[in-house]
Amino acid sequence: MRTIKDVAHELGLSVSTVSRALNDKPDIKKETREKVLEAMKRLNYSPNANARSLIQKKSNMIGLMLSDITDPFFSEVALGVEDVFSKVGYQIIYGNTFLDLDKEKQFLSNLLERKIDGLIMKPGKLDAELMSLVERLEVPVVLLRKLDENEKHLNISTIDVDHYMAAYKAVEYLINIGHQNIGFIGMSKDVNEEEERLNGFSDCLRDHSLEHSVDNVVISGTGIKHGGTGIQRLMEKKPKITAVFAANDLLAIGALEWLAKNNYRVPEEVSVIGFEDLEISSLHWINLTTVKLPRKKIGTQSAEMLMHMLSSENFEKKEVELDTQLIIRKSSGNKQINS
Amino acid sequence: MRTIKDVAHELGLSVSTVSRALNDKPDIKKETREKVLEAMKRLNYSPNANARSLIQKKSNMIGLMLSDITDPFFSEVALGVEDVFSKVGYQIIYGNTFLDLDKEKQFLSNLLERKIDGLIMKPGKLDAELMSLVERLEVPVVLLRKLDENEKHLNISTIDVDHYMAAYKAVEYLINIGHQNIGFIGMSKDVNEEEERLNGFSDCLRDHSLEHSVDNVVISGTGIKHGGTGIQRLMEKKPKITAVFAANDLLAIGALEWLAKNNYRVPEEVSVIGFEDLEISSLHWINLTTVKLPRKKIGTQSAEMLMHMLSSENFEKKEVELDTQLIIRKSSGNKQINS
DNA sequence: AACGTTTCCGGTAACGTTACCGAAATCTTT
DNA sequence: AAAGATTTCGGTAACGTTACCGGAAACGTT
Repeated sequence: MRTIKDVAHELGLSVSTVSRALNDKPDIKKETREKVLEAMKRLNYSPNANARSLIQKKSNMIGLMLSDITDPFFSEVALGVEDVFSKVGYQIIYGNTFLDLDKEKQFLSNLLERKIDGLIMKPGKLDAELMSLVERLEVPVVLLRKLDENEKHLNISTIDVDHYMAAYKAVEYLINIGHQNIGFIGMSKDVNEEEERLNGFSDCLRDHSLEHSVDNVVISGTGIKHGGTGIQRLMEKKPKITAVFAANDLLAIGALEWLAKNNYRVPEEVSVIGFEDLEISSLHWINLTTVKLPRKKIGTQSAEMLMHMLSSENFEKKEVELDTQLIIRKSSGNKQINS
Repeated sequence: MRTIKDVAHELGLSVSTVSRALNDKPDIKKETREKVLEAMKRLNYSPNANARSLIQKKSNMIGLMLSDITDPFFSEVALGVEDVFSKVGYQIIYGNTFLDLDKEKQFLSNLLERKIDGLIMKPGKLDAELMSLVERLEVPVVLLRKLDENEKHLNISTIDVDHYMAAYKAVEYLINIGHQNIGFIGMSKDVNEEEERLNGFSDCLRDHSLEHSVDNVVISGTGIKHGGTGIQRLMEKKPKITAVFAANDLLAIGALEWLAKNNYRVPEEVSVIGFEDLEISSLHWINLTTVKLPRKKIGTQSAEMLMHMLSSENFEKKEVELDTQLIIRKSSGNKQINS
């Protein structure tokens, strides 16, 4: 491995001069700079980023903490983040946590040692110990969800969509096309964004004076299979239901599958609506009405926010909300009069 | 940010002693070690990995170069890699290249500056300039595909599945259930693994003395849509076809969609078989017979190979082939006698 | 030709850590 | 209690780079 010293020695120059050439700094003659750059190429010299980080107290690396990169949501976010940062010479250290607190803490303390310049993360709970680690990083942070009321004091920026309003509007759409008995299928009480979606669902029903009780909400679990078990339980509790709002597309697809297998006609007998707009949701067998999330944009915009915080001296925290879009497909339709 | 000096000064010790405590080295009394560790916690000290890397000439970081993290194949590979390396305290720097040579070179030269310890990569072409960058890294490398004949001299390990044999066996299965007119839909001539799959397809037909000409091969493009255009062109050229082997699941799904829209019965009139076994391929509407790839295992095993190379003094390159599995579902069936 | 400016370059220190060597402190043996 | 053996510690150099300061060289002015 060649060092700046080798280059300096090769040309009979000092390391300072070579460093100046390398970093496009002033106080160096044009010709000597060119000579240096040429020698660098010839000697296959490549600067040592670790040494540079050490003295500049800036690593040009950022951390990206997400729960599961195989989740299409996160992989697109990751793509967006990389898209932005690779253009400005930052490297990304990524880690999957599966919302496991220990893994999250482990990853954060690794980042702490690496002296990263910034962090984009989607943790589970904002545990006190976790937040203490985040604070010790002493770098700007972008959180990929909203802050709860008791977290508002934290000095970190956030970016997210308005889950509440998106759900509200989706349910309102169902009501507008005639549905009066609408069910909800969720995966877990512990997920922030699902709670917001459920609140939007509930408030919308209440605002339209429609029946709403524990009977039209089922929390079944995560994944396609639980969409099936979810709607099954829902139909048992409330056979009159004509429309279902699922907390995400996978659940909705599972529900569609169950309905098909049990000879329900969609949307004539039951309308189904999802949340996220996965790529497969537009397949003609599925054709799911759903709420489209700007996944890649969440990635790019969070990266741009972080970039901005990195460059501006005293940044103030921002809380950004991105728009969603209701994509109407064939899994939803007017309530039939004779059903 | 606290340094080792702060800890040393706090206890009236030397930095050497503190370093010894930090790294569990000998030549230190048990009690002083405990005192030091306690002081580190109290002062919120965290070692600086960059400084450590500098003197140890070892960064504890590895590079992961893939084409597109939103591709389920790569995201699972990435998960597997992270799974293995996070357990041993390595960080992963990842980058998407979209098989763009410039992006690949850019990423590699970034890794060069970072002084990574190892690299796992899936590049497009093994361009000479690219390989020169890889060699300059002077670290063990695992390639996520096979080496061509003219690349065999390269001192890098590989891991991949046997695309040729997997395709061969898939086509043989179609032949065994009675099909004699089988078509192939591919996405591009430039993708190594597809070429292998096509060779397996061709050789299998030839070995069974079945008709094989340019007429039963269509190269249409990438993505679900091109599965539709692909099969359409295939049916125009060869209306007698009763089975189709698609180079990947997305193409197969596109083909299924086209068949459904054009009132072909699957598998009664046309059997369809894919390659990869995406999660959605098992949805009951699709139910695609396909070749299952051990995606996560490719990730974990490549990581373990790299780990091994990192620890052993003089590693020899290995070329590993993982098994595939033919998953038979309802998109394929016996050739009907009267068709 | 002497002076002041500007341009360009070199030397030294520093970043935070570990490697290495030598010396102090403690323990063992006689 | 003195000698040696062992344990424990400190000081210094080094990793590869940039920051900073001072001075030499080149230029322009009178």
